[in-house]
Amino acid sequence: MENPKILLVDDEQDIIDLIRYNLEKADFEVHSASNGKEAIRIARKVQPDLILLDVMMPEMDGMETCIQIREQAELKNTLIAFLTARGEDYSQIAGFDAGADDYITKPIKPRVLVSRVNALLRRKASLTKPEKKKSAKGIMIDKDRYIVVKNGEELTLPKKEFELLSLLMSQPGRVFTRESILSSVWGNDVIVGDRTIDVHIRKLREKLGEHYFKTVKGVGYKFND
Amino acid sequence: MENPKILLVDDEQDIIDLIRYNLEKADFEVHSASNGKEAIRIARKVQPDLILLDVMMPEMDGMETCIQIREQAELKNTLIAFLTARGEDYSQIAGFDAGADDYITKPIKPRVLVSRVNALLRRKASLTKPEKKKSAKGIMIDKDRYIVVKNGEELTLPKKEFELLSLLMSQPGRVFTRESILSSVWGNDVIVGDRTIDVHIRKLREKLGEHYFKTVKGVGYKFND
DNA sequence: CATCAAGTTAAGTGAAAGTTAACATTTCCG
DNA sequence: CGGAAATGTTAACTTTCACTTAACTTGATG
Repeated sequence: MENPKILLVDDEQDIIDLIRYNLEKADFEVHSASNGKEAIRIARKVQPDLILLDVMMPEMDGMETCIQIREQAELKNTLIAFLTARGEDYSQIAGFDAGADDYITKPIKPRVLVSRVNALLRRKASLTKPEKKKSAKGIMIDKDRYIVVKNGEELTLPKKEFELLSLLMSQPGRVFTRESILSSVWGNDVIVGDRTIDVHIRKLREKLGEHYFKTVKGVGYKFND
Repeated sequence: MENPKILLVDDEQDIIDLIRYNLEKADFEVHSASNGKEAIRIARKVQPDLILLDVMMPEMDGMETCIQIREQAELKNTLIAFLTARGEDYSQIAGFDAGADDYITKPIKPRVLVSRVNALLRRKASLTKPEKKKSAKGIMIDKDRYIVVKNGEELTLPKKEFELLSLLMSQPGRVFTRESILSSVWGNDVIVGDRTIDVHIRKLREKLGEHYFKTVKGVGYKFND
């Protein structure tokens, strides 16, 4: 895996600088936000492995932010750790209620921070559960085995086709815009031509059947259910 | 069993001498290291039953060393106990997070140390169960005897090949990414070239048969079931 | 019926995997 | 101890095939 991504949320720039420095030294990819709203936006974009969240923040506090993050399906594998001043033990309890995975007390000791973060990420890795299988209308998709089963017949799709199908089947019936398809399957920074998606859709239609994939002109595609 | 092996890691020679004297008197085979890197090297070599690890060390501290040791598959049966100054209670928490099995507070009292070590080793002995045998499609793998049986024919595979096969067979059909293969078979800190996994896969294919190992381009490998 | 999004096709490209031999390292034995 | 054998890793080269593109066609829609 490339370096683990950490999103750091705190309204004090000093703290951000301190923590960022130490985490970057330990080879993490660090992103930061100074309030809850920004945090959620960035979290959705970069899909961090771990979010370090200050409890005390103006406007939307850490607790509220945590709850909102936990409501994002796409972030359910993200760990959340609270940064709390020692003695605010109420925060800790309420924090776990809000869906936090750990808390780290201030003042931050760099060494402790880094080993704590490492321990958390290790825990996350070992928790990697088998992926759930998605199925609809005679098609089942198994991410662990990287295969698609159509009426009992096993197919092995190439990576991009598999990911595209996964995406569309993640919410059958829902239309995914070309834009959102590009950003989930190809990534935000990759630039590919207009016809690339079409070609992949075509391959899926060839392999699985025309009718599963509905074109919504001017918008995108959806998996028919 | 011959005398239990203990690896002692501390940067202060005095402490090493003291502990070594007492442990040797109690009939243990004692090895020592004065820093984390050396510790890992020796641990891999002598496969100690127990590692006594000082928390406070220059360069790589005990916590970090512990984490790295825990990442070595071959050392997963090794016990790790921290040596910590009384009152550093943060260390204890973080230490268990890092994968420690016990901690012993300084200053060291020889009698306490020896009985603590004995207790730990007793615990270990009772925990070491015979490994389970895995089998699938005419191949059975016996971790205790370190052999692979293919249609009744016994093969002895070299370590890396054996571990790679073990991993893939631990969940037949499931795709393991190159990343996860590297981290379980080689360890997270070892850097080996891109083609190393391929070569080992090739050897397995040669010895066991092409069809058992399926390449999933851009993703990884799986054991075919 | 003009326009433009989407479909189709085949070919080109490049990244990932395969292969091989050589080199390095460790282990094994006489 | 010293040389041989086994193992692990790398480097260099080849092969493969997934992906993208370009160029063209189709067809929906206002």
